[in-house]
Amino acid sequence: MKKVTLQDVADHAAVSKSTVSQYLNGRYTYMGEQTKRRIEESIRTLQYQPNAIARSLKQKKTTTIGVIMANILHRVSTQTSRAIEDFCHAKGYHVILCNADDDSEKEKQYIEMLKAKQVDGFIIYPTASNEEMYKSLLDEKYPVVFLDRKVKALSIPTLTLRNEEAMDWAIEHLKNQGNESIAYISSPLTISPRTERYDGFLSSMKRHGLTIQQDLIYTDKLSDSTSFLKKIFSPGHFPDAILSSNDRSLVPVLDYLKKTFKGVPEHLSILTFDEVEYAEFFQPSITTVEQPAFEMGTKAAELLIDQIDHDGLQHLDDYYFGFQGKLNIRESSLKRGRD
Amino acid sequence: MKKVTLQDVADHAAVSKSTVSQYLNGRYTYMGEQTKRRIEESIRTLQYQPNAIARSLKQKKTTTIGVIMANILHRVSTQTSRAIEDFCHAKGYHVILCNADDDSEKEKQYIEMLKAKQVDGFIIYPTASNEEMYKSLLDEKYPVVFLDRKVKALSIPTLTLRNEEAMDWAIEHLKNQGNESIAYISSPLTISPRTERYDGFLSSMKRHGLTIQQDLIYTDKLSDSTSFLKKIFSPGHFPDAILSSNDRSLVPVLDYLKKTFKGVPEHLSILTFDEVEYAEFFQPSITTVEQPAFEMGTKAAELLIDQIDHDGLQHLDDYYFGFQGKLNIRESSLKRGRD
DNA sequence: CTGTTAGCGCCTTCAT
DNA sequence: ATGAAGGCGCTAACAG
Repeated sequence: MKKVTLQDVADHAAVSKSTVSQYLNGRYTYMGEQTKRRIEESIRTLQYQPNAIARSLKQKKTTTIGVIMANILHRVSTQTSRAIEDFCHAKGYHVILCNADDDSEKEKQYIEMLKAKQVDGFIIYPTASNEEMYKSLLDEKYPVVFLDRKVKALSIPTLTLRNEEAMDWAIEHLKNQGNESIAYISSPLTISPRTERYDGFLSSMKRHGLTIQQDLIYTDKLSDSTSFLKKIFSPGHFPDAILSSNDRSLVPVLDYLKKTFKGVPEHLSILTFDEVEYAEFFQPSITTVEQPAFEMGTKAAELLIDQIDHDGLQHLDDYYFGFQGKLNIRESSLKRGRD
Repeated sequence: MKKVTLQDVADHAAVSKSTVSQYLNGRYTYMGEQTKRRIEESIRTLQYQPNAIARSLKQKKTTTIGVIMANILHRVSTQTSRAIEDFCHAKGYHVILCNADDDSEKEKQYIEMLKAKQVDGFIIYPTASNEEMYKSLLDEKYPVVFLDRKVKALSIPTLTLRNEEAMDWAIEHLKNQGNESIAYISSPLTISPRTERYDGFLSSMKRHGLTIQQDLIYTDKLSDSTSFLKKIFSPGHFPDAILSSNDRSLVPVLDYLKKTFKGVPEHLSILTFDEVEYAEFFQPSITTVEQPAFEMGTKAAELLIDQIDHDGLQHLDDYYFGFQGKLNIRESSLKRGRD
């Protein structure tokens, strides 16, 4: 079962290696019909398969890209990576998927391993603190695309949701449904989507003439959020609505409500960023801000492969690509029997 | 920014390539202290990074494995792949993730591309109809592990949920809760988990003395299931419980119930295979049979890397590894106000 | 202890 | 229209 090589094919077809190579690379132009046939047949009978490693070494191209994601367990990441994979497959590229777990050390390690593997480019969900690494990628002219998070002051194409805009729609919708006091829950404000959403929340509240109540806002580790929830969901505080900044932060909320009220109270609106699976089957169904994950993944892959095929970063007028969120209005945010 | 190579380092340190290579590969044993130092420094100042492609060509090993999954959008697949990735990363292996979409043509294509890329082994969610391909992998002594689905008569390590056992627990539980007539919904019985669950359903019903009602069973395309649901949820038929064979088949059920009854009727039990996210927050929370996805992924990776490190398939007494499901009993299957 | 040499499998001028 | 030769970057005997 030893591997059959170009040489074997050449021998079998009684031609030279280079001729077979020509054939493989479609340089038929001046090739004799019978030679072509003989090679074809030899390849078939020997079950020859080119060795992509050897080819890569010579051509300095692996047709493989590296994707370093925050956490593949998040639904958005999954969808994005699926879209990336689909697009790349269509273009003849392979994808090596890595999980950085929001650990910049791990991220760095991955980038290095992938460089060693000579990937042709990177799609990265950047962690907060690895700027030097990114900069060096840029210096070495590695094609890179950032997803979901912005890293300021680097000319690297970046795709994110237009968080402030989406937040504004969310607030407007909540206001239109008669919600005045709105609680906000988020994980610590470490990465750009979180800060943008939070900032957007504050400014949009102001813009809509709603008063911001500091004691209705939580931006810390979710595992410690119970006392916050207990506080705001006690008589005297009870907000009209609670806005969750992503699908993870929705969990403690639902959990608390379920345990305490055996369901969602009639007079509380819920709205969360990120589409949650089965959102429509909840009682009440949950209003969400959905990211166009497929679009974003596809676009990221497209931008990257463009860069690769054009041999390096081409100048863009704008390195930022904002994507529109979609407000999926469901029961949880509508005026129900509340009035 | 041209790549710096072993040669460059050797020149800079005034030694030969091989000495540097020795150094890199930890063959210090007989190396002079100063030489070592010089090399170290040269590597640092030149920012040398070994080219894994070149190394692979020489060593015929890529420390990369290929994973071909049915569909990365499924939660179980995601978790499994995450576990695989974690394990491999710890062992210094890389993972190329591919989506076959249950399309055996695509699967074949992927296997071929990955072979060309000289991956060291495969983890595959086998589609129904690619036996020749698997057989040839085996012939070529490629390390392979199958996940989730059985392919009969091939000596390939296979990991799946013990479907019949889990089904039996589910039925027993439903019976204990006073359910007599149980409806069953599944996608077409094309792959082993589906057939095993279905067969398990039938035999377990019998074993528990419950009568199987053919008109309460659906095993066809989910998109056409509405009329079935309409039929069984009409007066005269209404089953005590409905059992969904996976997370996908739960969707039309919830959808129908939501639209028709604005929720889950008090007198209907629901139980589904596959853990669904937020299952506990449903009203009522949903009873599920959970697969130990992380365990399975980890074990799959472990078995594969074992094979790789031991240079080929080692003989196993049993190529089948069954995993125990976990019945997450929640409100949807408990006797509630029904009696 | 370190350098020389010979490939790994393929691609690519350059001759013929 | 085809072949010969050199090299991609690294490793692995085998000398010295």
